[in-house]
Amino acid sequence: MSQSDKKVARARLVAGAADLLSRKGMNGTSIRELAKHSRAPLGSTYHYFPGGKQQVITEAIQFIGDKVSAGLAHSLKAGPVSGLRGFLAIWREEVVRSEFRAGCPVLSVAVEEPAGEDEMAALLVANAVFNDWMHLMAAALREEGVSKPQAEQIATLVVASVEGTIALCRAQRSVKPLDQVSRQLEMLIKNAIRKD
Amino acid sequence: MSQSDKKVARARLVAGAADLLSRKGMNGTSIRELAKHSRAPLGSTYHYFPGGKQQVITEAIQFIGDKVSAGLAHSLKAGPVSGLRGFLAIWREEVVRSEFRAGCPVLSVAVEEPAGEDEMAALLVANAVFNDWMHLMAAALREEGVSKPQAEQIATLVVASVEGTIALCRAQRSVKPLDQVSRQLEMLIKNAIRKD
DNA sequence: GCTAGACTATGACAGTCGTTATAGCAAGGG
DNA sequence: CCCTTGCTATAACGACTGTCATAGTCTAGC
Repeated sequence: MSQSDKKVARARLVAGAADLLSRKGMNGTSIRELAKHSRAPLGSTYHYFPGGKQQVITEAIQFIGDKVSAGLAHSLKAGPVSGLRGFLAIWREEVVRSEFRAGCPVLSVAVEEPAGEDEMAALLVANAVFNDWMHLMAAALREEGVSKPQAEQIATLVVASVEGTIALCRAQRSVKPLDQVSRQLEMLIKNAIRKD
Repeated sequence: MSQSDKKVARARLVAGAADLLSRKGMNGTSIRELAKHSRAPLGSTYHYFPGGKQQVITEAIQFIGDKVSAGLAHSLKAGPVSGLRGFLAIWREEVVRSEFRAGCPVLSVAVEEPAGEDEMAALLVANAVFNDWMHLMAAALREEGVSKPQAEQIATLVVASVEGTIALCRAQRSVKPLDQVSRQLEMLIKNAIRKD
């Protein structure tokens, strides 16, 4: 076993945690199931993550947050509307690929109460991820001449509505909400930019 | 013990389930804790709800759905903007009152995977609740002359973004997102109505 | 080849979970 | 008065949870 295999095993656990999290939420995801799902021994989980469950979850949130941030930043280089489309496309694909079984792992953590100091850590990271996405979008809007308060409000609306829409799609077992919200958000952004 | 007390005990269980659900989600809510929280004996839970956990949860979702629908319908009588404000006020109060510990119980169910046929029932009810809210808002918009597709898109955006914003507020431990989204949604609705 | 250290396999711990069964209680109708 | 009926108290069931300890295996560097 090469050294890279070890890191691969660890990374598989983080990615697997994000996947499980997006489907079953925090309390619904067990370490044993995560190990099985990631084809890793149960003991290895506590070897790689001495902080236990909360560490795995925290890293998984951070992992997905960074991944989506990268994709969002990339599509934002062609402007806010392109960024919105990229952002929506990421989640649309995730929802469709999982047949409406997976949502956003960050949201799934944000809706469960932090029991102790440790679970609070996961919530703080989730908050940081949301803020990261919002700041990326807000900055792109500002570059188009949108005022600071306007840009912040729109960025918040975009992130919040996308998160909510993903949940709606799961309940409805349809991507229709995502497409409807997409239209409205696109119009709203175009309007905000036009009168710069 | 009068007969009304019995019904009160049952109703307290449903309301307690909604409360626990909004804080800890579906998997995080146990029947034992629900009984304790509702000051009811554990045995009574299965007496009143022979369908077990899923029945309690399903009824709790329905209960909160109807309650919010009533409030929404009431404020919608003064127009879509008033309806939006009422809708937001309901959730804003809930978030503040719980010190950012409670969210929307319907959302908390919508983000957890239905394990079997029984948990699917709760998801179906959650979907019905969301649809109910959307239809109420869409109908009010149509009465103001907004076209059907526009009205549906805006109604979806409103429900989705409010759900997402509640989660954002919990993560951020602040009502700022709710206020920001409020401004944007209000402007959007006013714009849609003006050009009727 | 051998030893130090990283990883794995196994099993156990103390809880909690949903759910059920059974025995006991109070009250209302005959 | 009894006795049926609706509710409660208590205990238990098997399965699962997060976590840890220990013994074993494997590999990288000397």
